[in-house]
Amino acid sequence: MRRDIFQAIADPTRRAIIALIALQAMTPNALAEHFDTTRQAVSKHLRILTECELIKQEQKGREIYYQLEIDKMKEIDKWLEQFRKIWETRFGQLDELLSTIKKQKNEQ
Amino acid sequence: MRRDIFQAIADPTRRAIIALIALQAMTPNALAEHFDTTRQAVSKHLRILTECELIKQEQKGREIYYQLEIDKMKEIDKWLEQFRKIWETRFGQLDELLSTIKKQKNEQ
DNA sequence: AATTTGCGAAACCAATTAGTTGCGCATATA
DNA sequence: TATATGCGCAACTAATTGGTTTCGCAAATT
Repeated sequence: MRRDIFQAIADPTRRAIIALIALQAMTPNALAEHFDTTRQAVSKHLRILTECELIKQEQKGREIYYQLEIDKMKEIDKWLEQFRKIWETRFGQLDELLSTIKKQKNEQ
Repeated sequence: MRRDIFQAIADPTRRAIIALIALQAMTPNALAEHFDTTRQAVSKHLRILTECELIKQEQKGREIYYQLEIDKMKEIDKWLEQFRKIWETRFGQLDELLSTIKKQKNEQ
């Protein structure tokens, strides 16, 4: 079973779950109320998110609060790093080009 | 057909393709050589990447060079923004905590 | 003690996925 | 002109996915 963060965030419902519990820990029932789906379906998403360690649970009585493991989100950021370098370079080039144009304009 | 960047980067082969063509434009055959798969399979991945505008193609004779649309990658970065805020805050809190401890230590 | 509530797990289903093989169409090369 | 090569596309297949329903367990409520 392939299970990594990228596959985890591929599903829009899971991204929404992540966004919700990023703000505060929530129970499966509370989460399900936000979507047009059953608690069981949410529960399955939570299992997937748990498996790739994007969230953790805390039992309180018979309720289970799920909360985001924000550190795990950094792995996406880490992957983006290689591309950020590229787009910053390209932006730098554009910046350079613009300043050249400005310079030429001033010299007219 | 659900087709967005998040679903596009969910597949490890596609992430590898993205990483390769980020450095330089490549043809399907050249890409396929990097993986243990057929050109047709790569071609299907390229179609998916094209559909969500993550890559663009440039025909040169009978060869087609695919290159990354780096700007589209920023959408992932944009989504991460909301979480970056959180982890920077938490880091800030940790930073504050550490300086408090240090302060107390100095006062001993 | 009996009932309700919150939950995960299993069995099942339809839809989607990543991959294959086999075309056909162009552009090169002989 | 005949043949090679590079390519996308369509049909097919096996595996995976997101979802449902049903169940059993444990914690709360009556």
